[in-house]
Amino acid sequence: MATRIVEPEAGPRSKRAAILAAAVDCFGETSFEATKWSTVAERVGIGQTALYHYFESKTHCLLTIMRLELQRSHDKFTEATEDVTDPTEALRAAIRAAYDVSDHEVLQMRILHNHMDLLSGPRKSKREEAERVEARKLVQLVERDWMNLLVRGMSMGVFPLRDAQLLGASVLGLIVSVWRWYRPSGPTPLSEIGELIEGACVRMVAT
Amino acid sequence: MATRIVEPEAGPRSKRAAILAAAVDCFGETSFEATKWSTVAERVGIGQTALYHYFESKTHCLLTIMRLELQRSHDKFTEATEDVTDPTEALRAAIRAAYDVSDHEVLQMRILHNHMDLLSGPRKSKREEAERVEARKLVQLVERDWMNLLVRGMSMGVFPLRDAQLLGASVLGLIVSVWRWYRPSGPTPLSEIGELIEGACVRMVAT
DNA sequence: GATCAACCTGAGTTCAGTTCAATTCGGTGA
DNA sequence: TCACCGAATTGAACTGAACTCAGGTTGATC
Repeated sequence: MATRIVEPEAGPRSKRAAILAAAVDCFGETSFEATKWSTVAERVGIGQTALYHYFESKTHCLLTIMRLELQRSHDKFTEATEDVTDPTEALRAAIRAAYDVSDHEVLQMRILHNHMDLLSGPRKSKREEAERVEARKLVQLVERDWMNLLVRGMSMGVFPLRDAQLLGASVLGLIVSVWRWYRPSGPTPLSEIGELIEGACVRMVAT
Repeated sequence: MATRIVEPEAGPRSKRAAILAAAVDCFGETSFEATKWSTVAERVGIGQTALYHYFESKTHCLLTIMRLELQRSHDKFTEATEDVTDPTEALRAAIRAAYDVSDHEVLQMRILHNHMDLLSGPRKSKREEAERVEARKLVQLVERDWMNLLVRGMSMGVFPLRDAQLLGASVLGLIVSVWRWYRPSGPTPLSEIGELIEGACVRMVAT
């Protein structure tokens, strides 16, 4: 059932990847609304209209970036937790994985969480809507990832019983809230932030 | 120093308040980007161009809504905590106050937190920039509100010593993360959400 | 070296946001 | 009572960034 969108296979002279990378830089640093679509084209070294060979619209590109980031987040969660049986350790591993990211991925996170509201309403065009629907599915997947982790801990008696859905959403909300203000150039290194959040989440869930 | 922007005094036939109310409804339900500025005008019952008598631009209106909401949040925090000496009780009171809001205020929260990124970059026009600067000040004020609460608890020995700035930002992030997904029509009543978050924050801070 | 699809372009269209010049409204003071 | 003034409003025109279209290149494959 959970069918991934097939990434258009890269013809050897495809600039899709380059466009996505440039768009992440622009949208992440300047904001989606404020960056001109034509600026992205310039950076890649093609005319504005060539963009429409790869993406149906500026928004379609944004939605693609968001979906890819969600896919990455989900995969990383799975990878980090699959071999960890102890729930508290799994929680810690998941959080450490969440903050083990490159600068480029930080931008993707920022873009994703600054435009979550895009995922609620339907889109007019086909391909945009496809990306949106897929992204929404992934959001729910990620939410379930965290909830399941809590449910497991609760049923094993390691975590006190609480509304796992609500608590999961809270943990997730706490973790991703960092991406709204964190800047790699800022005073606090990400590792330090991660450690504080890790502690906070464990107290929140396991106390 | 902290000089509030003087609200343009309402001439008796001013439609400013009506425009703000309509804009909150539109921006909150349909999203800022997707609602046409002219739709707001329609709702109020005036021509599109009349809007420019009150606001310099669509964005200027948005920034005003955001500033007003921030002002409200700060005032409410102060009011809820000023008479409470016990830090844990003050924390609880602040959180309860944060979730003691009308449906209209829920929309304002949603709008505010969906467009926080607007506050980082400077604006081109004067009045927009004034609102932006004022809003940023208020953001820092609110952040300091929470941080000070934690600092007080820590120095009184009630809360374990931790990075109060980071922890404050986290608490705040957790609390406001709710506004991204909460809908008054949803299955979980706000009171229940508030209670869970209240517990979570106390564990996070006081354990 | 013909063919075909992927890739690209310049010129032109659209549309929401915005500007402008001109007009109406309603309270105030002579 | 009426002239006046600023607040409030308007229709018509402008702007600029997203997007469309009709066609042109490129280069891998046969």
